[in-house]
Amino acid sequence: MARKTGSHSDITGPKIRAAALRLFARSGFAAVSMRQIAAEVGVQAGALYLYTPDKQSLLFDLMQSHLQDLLAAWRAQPIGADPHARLKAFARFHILYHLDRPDAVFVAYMELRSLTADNFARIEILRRAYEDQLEDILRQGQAAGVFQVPDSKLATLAVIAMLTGVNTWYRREGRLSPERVADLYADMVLRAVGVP
Amino acid sequence: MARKTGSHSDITGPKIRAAALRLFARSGFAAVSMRQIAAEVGVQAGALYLYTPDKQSLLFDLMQSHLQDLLAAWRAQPIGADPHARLKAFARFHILYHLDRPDAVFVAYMELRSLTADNFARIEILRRAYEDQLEDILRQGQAAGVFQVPDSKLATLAVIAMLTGVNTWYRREGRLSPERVADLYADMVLRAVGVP
DNA sequence: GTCTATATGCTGATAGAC
DNA sequence: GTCTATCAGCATATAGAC
Repeated sequence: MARKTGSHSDITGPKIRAAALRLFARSGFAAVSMRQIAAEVGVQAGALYLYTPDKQSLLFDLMQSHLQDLLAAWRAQPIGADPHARLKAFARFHILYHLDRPDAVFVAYMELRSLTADNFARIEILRRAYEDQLEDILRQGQAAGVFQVPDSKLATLAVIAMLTGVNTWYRREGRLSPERVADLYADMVLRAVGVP
Repeated sequence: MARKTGSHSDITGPKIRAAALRLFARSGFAAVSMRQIAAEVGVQAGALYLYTPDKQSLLFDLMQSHLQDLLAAWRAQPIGADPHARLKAFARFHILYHLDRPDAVFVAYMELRSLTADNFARIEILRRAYEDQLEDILRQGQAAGVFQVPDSKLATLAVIAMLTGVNTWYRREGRLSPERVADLYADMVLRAVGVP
């Protein structure tokens, strides 16, 4: 594609999104000004409005992209039919994927209240679609007699909360590798649903 | 104690704290103005500064009080020496106590980044003291051969994340009572640490 | 595509009247 | 103890020059 002289739109756009994500994660959506985002990118505040209609849309786009990418990545995972293997794969996938994107995860979980009602509803649909992936596994295992899950919805929420919690304390410099953490959590998850 | 005519300080103070907690939980610390808090209470913005030196102190006091109350309430629980019973009691206590104070819990977990460095450090000490209560139980059970917890710190964080997660989805109008949720979660926690 | 300049309004906090 | 009035600054978003 031809590009006009002096045009930076193909690089400035992503830079704005990256800067906004980092700042929203660190300080919170309401506490970050458009001027701060612009300063991080190296442009003036007015220039941001070439790439987003307003601040709210910027937040929504970041959250929507994160959840869409998450769903696509999980659906691209090679998984078999065995409930035990599927649950273990989900637990490991969830932790490793989330540990790789701490800022996006943080914003997607903490800034739900900063969304307008319409945008919140759209994000909720994506979040539920992801939860349903896990609930299907738990139901399948329960039906097969492999898991003991008296309430599959409750167990789904419990497992996801436990797995996502890793992001609140994990530090790259710590004593455990992501792989090790993922394995230890996968074991706890399996036991929690009744696998000895 | 004698009280001056026209003085409302003994009622306005708590009202300010209650309004601030509710608004901070709903919209986030940075998104709530002192004028909004004052309007909720029914006074003018300037009057708030008779009860708090600034907005930051108001947030810190709310978080500190919540964690101090939480620790005191747990320490007042009657618990025996059996690791199995102690862990079950902790899980049930954590869920029931937290479900009763959704706003305080929400603020204490979501607004950590809104604290100054000094205040953050003081809150972290309280939070760790509470986590240590659970870790002691897990270590005791591991030593007694009742639990299978290869990494007690990791298991502590996993269990707390799972239990606290209830607050993100529980609704009073829902199909499950707090007692029922607490029991179901206690079972999952016990299984997660290796109790059959 | 980015800049500067600007509009309109809200922010936390303080001073002084009552 | 509460009010009104106010300060100085920063917010989002837009208009028009280059």
